[in-house]
Amino acid sequence: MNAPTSRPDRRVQRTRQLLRDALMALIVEKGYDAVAVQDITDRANVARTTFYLHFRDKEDLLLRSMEAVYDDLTARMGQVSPDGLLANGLPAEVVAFEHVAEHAAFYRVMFSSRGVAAFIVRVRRYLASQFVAFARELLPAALQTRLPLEAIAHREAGALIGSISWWLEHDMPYTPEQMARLHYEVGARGLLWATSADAAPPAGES
Amino acid sequence: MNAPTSRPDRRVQRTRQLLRDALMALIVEKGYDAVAVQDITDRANVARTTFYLHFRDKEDLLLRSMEAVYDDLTARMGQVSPDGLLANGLPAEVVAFEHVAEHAAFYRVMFSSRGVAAFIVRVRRYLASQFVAFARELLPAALQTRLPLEAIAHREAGALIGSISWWLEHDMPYTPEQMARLHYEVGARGLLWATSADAAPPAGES
DNA sequence: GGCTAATGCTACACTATGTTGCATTCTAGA
DNA sequence: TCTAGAATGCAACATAGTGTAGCATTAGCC
Repeated sequence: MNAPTSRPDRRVQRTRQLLRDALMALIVEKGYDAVAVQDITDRANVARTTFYLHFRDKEDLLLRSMEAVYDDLTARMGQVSPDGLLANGLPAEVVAFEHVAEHAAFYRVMFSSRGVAAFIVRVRRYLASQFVAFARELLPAALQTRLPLEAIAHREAGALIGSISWWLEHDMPYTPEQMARLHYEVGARGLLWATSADAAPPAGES
Repeated sequence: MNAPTSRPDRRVQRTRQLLRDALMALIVEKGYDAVAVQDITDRANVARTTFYLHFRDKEDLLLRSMEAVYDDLTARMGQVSPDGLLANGLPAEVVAFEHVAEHAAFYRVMFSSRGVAAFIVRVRRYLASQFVAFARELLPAALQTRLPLEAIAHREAGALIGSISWWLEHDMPYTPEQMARLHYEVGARGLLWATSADAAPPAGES
């Protein structure tokens, strides 16, 4: 990625990683709001002033911590072919659940009561945009204009977050593949119907 | 409940209402986190010390403000018959969308980036529990044990939140009935399938 | 109209934030 | 290996927000 970008000082990498880890651990324990910068630096065994050499404030640290996770999801999503299916024929949802499984501790916190609304909303918007992108590839133009695609996209994005939240709150009793299959198959029927001829747009009703 | 509890002093009612309104307005403008108690009391034109005569802290005020909204939803849901349909044959979702419409300003904030994760999670759990209650009334026992009912419930609860969020973020372009119909009909197909004989539980896959 | 409770006002202790200056330590590169 | 420079540690400071207390004033209730 950033090959010739001379690597930052080893101390810098270490400090930032310590702060990231400390924030994540503390959010799990106390919730984001209750975490003070002092708590983070105490846990990371770093001077508080050092914190401000790397991050503007607590939220900045959170967002940068998110970026690493977010980049991973984007990279995985890039492997999904235009028809919304993976090479093995499974739906794109598998990618999402696998991604969550590998960052379970992070998502368990962020989707919980002690999480951050901005994060949840951001994930929903991202998933919805992915959904819309797939739909534009797959559906005929006439259907796209007739259907409230965005509304359905946000519905499905919220559904995925709901599935993931339940999964995490119950310590992931199913594999990512099982969750993806359950989630996808419950939803796919309704979506197939929505794209069929007899589906009337909401505006058509009184 | 507290029927003969002599009404609180008129000043008390006025003060609390002013503080509630001020909090809601400020959350819209600055987001919950950025609102200080001083901001609330300034906006409400109330002494800061008076705030602490009525509420423990900012979160306490938020939760009490939520209770009024929550009670309204519960009361509406109580009118839904055991089969999940209203007297006019429309699904329970209509109740939810009408409720949201009447508290649009509140939900628009709470479901946004400037909202509160605890609120979003609480709503999802509530909707999921309602969903499970309906399903237990409707489905044969054998199916209930075979299906991961809770998982599906949280999926649908998240879906409803997604639909509502999109609706609010786009200034409610459809009526509550139209949204309920769209939302319900996209989802109902998948749910009907999930309760049919050929639906295999996730645990049955490898 | 008077009693009482609610409110306004001032002050205080406490905690957290973000910044500065300087000493110390460690890394990277010649 | 040695050193210049950067990263860190440390102490101090100004600022802002929180929650509480005491007392004067005002408004509601009977």
